[in-house]
Amino acid sequence: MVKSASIDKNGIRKGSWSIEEDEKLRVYIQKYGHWNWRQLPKFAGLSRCGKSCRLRWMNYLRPDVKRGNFSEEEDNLIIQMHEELGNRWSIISRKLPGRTDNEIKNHWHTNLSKRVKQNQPVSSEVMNKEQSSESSQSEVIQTKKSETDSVSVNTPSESFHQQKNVENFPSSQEISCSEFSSMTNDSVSGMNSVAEDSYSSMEIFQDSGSDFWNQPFFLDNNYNQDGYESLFLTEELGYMSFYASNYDDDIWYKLDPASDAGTGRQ
DNA sequence: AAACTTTACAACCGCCCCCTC
DNA sequence: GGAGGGGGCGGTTGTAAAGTT
Repeated sequence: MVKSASIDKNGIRKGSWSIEEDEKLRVYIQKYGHWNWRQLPKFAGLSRCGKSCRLRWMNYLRPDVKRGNFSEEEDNLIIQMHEELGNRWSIISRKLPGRTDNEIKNHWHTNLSKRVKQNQPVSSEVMNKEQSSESSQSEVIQTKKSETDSVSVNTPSESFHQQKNVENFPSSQEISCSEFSSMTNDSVSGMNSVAEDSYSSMEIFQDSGSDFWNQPFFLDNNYNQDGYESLFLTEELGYMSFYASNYDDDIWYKLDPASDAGTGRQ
């Protein structure tokens, strides 16, 4: 079902992902977010191209990805939206929480398109919706626009805060705004459960000798603890230090990993 | 049981858009 | 305004699994 793994002339792995690769990518993104897909595999210790990492995360590893069969309700919604929007899989997927565009696209090609071709009645629910679709045409157009507008993951206020935070880093090692802004909410959602063992998983990384310990990073917002809106990891005097900020006071606090998270305020 | 066909879906590829410089 | 880089999207491919003959 998956493409067999291979290595191209540049030493980049292709094809199916191993459990080890999945774990590396998952742990890395849960700790640091996807700040730059192209650079990410290098720091995560993966011999993959950035695009491949992104795809794997988005379609498979993301904690909120729902797996399993599509419900009748989901099928109906896909069919209805495909009728309205065409092959706009990414927009359709936003109406189906936990479903990826790729999954929906595959499901369409393997199941739903045939069903539609056969002109098989889908369900009374969809028929009713279709009957009322004429009257809601303007609503559909509105929806399209709002969805397009919502494609940008960072809200203006978020971008503003992020930019402000970048300007106020306690370290001279800075990261560009574009890199920062690429940490999307996608990487944030549904990860709180992982945050709890944040420190214990750090030990694993230290053992693996991974090179991303030499770099400063932002942490995903889902690691917020005690109301911190952003976290920042840097190397300071030979030690890894966490800085946190909340949007209200725009001040960076130093966190002490030795004590309970969030209690090491400056 | 073996050979062949179909299905399902993970993954790749190329293009396009947006942002930054 | 244009070039370059990065990310997102949709089309397509490859192949294991399931089904059929």
